Amino acid sequence: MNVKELFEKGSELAYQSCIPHVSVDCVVFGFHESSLKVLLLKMKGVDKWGLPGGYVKKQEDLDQAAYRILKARTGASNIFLEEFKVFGKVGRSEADMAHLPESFWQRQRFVSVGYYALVNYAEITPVTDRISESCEWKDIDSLPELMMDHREILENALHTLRRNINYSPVGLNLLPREFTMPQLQRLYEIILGKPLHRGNFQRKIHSFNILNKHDANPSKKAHRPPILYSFDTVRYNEALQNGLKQEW
Amino acid sequence: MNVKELFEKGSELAYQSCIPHVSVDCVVFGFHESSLKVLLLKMKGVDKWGLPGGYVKKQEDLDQAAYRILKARTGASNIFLEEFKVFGKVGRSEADMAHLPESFWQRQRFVSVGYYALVNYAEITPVTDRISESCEWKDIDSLPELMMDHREILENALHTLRRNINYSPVGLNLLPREFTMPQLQRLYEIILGKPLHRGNFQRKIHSFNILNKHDANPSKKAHRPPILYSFDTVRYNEALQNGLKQEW
DNA sequence: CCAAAAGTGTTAGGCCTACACCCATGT
DNA sequence: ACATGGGTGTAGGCCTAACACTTTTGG
Repeated sequence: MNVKELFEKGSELAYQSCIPHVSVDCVVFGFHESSLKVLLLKMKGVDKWGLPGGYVKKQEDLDQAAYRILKARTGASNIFLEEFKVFGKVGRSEADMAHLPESFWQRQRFVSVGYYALVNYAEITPVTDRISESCEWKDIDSLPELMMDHREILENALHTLRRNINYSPVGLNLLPREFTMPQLQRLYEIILGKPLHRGNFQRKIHSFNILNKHDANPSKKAHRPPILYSFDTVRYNEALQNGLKQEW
Repeated sequence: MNVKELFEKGSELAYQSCIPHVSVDCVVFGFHESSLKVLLLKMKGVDKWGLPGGYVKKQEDLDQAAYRILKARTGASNIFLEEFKVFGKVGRSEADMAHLPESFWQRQRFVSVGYYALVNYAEITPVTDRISESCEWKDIDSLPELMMDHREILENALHTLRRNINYSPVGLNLLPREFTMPQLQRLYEIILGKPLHRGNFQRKIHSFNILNKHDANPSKKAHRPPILYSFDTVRYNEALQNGLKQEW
């Protein structure tokens, strides 16, 4: 099947099963090698990248739709997902679909609901679907050109992530189950965009009583191996209720 | 026209000019006599109250739709308005419309975008439209029964308002142009839900340098009349950029 | 004089920052 | 020895909460 036929097939299916004019876009954050990543798709026939997204089935909650879309793209369920903003300008979605016939589903005006997700980089396998050429992690500092208003959506998500850092389970969802203190600190430094004082950081984290200590890491490097920690999820979530109050 | 005919007329017009499945609901806050108020409508033929809301025209930005809906209900433009959450559960909107024929616009499944507005109570004239019996301010502490999930929407808006108090132009938009220091303090106390220390409050507000002092109020009471203030809008907005940092 | 409003001083505590110094561990 | 990691002590600065005291004004 060529690209147009793929879109046509998608168009037919969507008309049958989805609500028109409403779409969902997901900004999926991951953390790897000391930098923040976002999951992006490259569509066939378009020379730009886009956020994973989709439509809402007629008998499906909006949140469920976001979960379904994410699961299709990552294979993972139990993902942290939160709606953060709606994008509803006239003409925001049609521009990059102008090559398709007017009758196609994709040519509609869409009001898109933006979700941001926090996932464990290592546990995810980016899945390419039929209408996308590739599905990859991209570094937040070197993004390719994005279609439609996806750049704006992404930046809004990042802004929300920063603002919510004391209320979102950032550490729990972006790090592997077992992690080291330097990793955790780097994560916070990257999200906040500034260096943090090591000693004070450790003190603060420990003061929350949300960490379980594990055996040291059997490292291969010429130094002391870092201690492995995991989160005490119960106490972590309790602490988030009041916000991890502090200014960093 | 009876109630059903009114809905029928509205249904026809909406099918012609609006996007299906998408709606807007507005939580309009006002401040009067030391308490926080919300603008509510009582629909004809339904025994519950509802938030002012409406649909999005085919060639209209989502934000524009919210402004238009609010202007119709309040007569005012230049209203502070911000989207805060989307409500998209299956069945959230249909329940209270079950008395209408299935073909009616109102029986659709709607994904509703919630906006909250801050308005100057004195400058607003609540407007009743053809399908509502009345449009009134209701005290936040004694709300009537609300239709659909409007209670949930309202509580979400209130929560957002509290969280954003240091980033929203709360004082500027909820108070009359000239106001007194005790008024301002009461506003903050009500939004935050706790009493504030008078002396410290004044000191803080003054430290921001966002107030213009006016002549004293020609009061009729047996006391010293309070000083009238207005906001220096330029400096107020500058200060909001960084958030009115403090914990209250 | 009284009651409401306005303004200022002061103290104690809490938290954050920054710097410093300690120890542990694997090569 | 050295580089990395883990942990603690402490002083200064800033903000806040709480209390107190003073002054102004209209009736």
